[in-house]
Amino acid sequence: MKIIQTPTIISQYLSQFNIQEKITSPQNLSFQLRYYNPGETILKEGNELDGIYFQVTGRTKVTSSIETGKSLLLRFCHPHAIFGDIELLQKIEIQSQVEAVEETSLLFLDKLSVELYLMKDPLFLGELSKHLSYKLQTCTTASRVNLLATVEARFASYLLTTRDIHNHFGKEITTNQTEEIASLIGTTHRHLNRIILSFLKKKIIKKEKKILIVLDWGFLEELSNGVRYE
Amino acid sequence: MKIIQTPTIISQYLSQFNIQEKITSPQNLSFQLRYYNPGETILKEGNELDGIYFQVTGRTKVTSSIETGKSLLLRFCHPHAIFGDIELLQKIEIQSQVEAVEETSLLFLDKLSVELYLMKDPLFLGELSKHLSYKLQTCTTASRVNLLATVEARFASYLLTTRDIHNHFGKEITTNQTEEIASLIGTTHRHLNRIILSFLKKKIIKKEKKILIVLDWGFLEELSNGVRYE
DNA sequence: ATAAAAAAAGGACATATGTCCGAAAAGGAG
DNA sequence: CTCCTTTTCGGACATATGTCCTTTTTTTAT
Repeated sequence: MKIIQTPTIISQYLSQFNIQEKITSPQNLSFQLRYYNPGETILKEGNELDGIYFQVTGRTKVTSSIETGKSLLLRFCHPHAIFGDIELLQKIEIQSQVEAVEETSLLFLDKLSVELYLMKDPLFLGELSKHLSYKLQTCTTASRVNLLATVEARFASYLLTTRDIHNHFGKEITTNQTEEIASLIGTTHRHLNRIILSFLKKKIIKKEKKILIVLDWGFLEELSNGVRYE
Repeated sequence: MKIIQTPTIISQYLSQFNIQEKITSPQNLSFQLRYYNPGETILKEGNELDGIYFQVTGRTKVTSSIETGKSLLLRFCHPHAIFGDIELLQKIEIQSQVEAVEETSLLFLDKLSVELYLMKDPLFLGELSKHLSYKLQTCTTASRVNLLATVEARFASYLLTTRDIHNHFGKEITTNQTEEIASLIGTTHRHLNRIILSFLKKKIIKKEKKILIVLDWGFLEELSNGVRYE
């Protein structure tokens, strides 16, 4: 992680982020820019939170861990996502793991400023409420789906979600991630393998070297029942 | 449902609800009191929302339906709960079914007033954010648990939740609700029966006539992993 | 290139949960 | 009380998913 404090750079990102539509007097606040490489952890579950984060570029992955060390994919996030909101409002430790999947930069504002300014700013509070209600809406859907959807359907959703991420590449997913993918969608390596095998048989995907290539997106759409992880 | 507009009654409920801590100038707004009998539907999934609801007395049940007509228990709510927040913020149709389980009264404020006043009131927005983040926190937990918890664990959670509801009665649950309970915790009647049978064998519950009586709350606590539907 | 080490795949079996349907129990009319 | 109707229960089997472990493939060091 790199921290950048250069005012000119910060203000450029602030305007890119449309900050004036979200916070009443942003010029009174001292933001940082925090830059992360792919794979770097941005927020670590269980730690204390230091402030609020506004994603400006890149893509991030939010997961939630369970005892066994397994983790569960909650969602992928894009620019304009906000992190740390629940924790600051509920005054609790960090609830879910946030990790950069691409090079990602976030604007950061320390906890104290959040309490003293943001939490009294109607403009920001309105913005925050919208974000929270959006997250809540998707979480409710996910909760329902997780309970009724089969692993097959969840894997289809996962593939569809990653489609956009990898589409500059041509929809490739290296299979050595299967272990990780399995845990992300809440199943075991073994079972995911079975699903992959059945997809291969049905010509929904094909495997070249270590790479999975999706052949039939339409079929996945059907299976996924419209659920996405973002 | 009965609508009560009597100012003296309303203001009594408003103060019982601590309205002055949640809204800046409540006296400028015209609230209604809406009263529901047990079993009555307060919000119906898919309908358009007419305004915001603040629960003042009673107990309510929030569920979310899925295609087959099945519904899934999301949570039980108490006084101080707010309904309609997500829908008004996201401008979407009603997302989940809300039903009174006891005699319940709610303060109601029409959509227009919400837009014109509440959504600009920092005090209210702060309050709203807290509520939303709380709901989101519990929903995240639930989502994770739903994916990993067995039906047995979910049923244990259900029993523990209803314990408080029924405790003035002596913790009784009539078995003829099993069909409903099954769908609430996201399983089939048949399977819930099996679980009940195994609980009976383990002396965790006993059955008298058509009534289930819990014998060993401690065991349920263990099974539930601390998850509650409220 | 070859052997040892590491990672991935998949066979065999166990368990959880769902579906279908007939048996058993409860209720009700006469 | 008896027969019929309605509801609940549970058997039998199917499917989804998990666990354990062996086999196969890939990687790495020499």
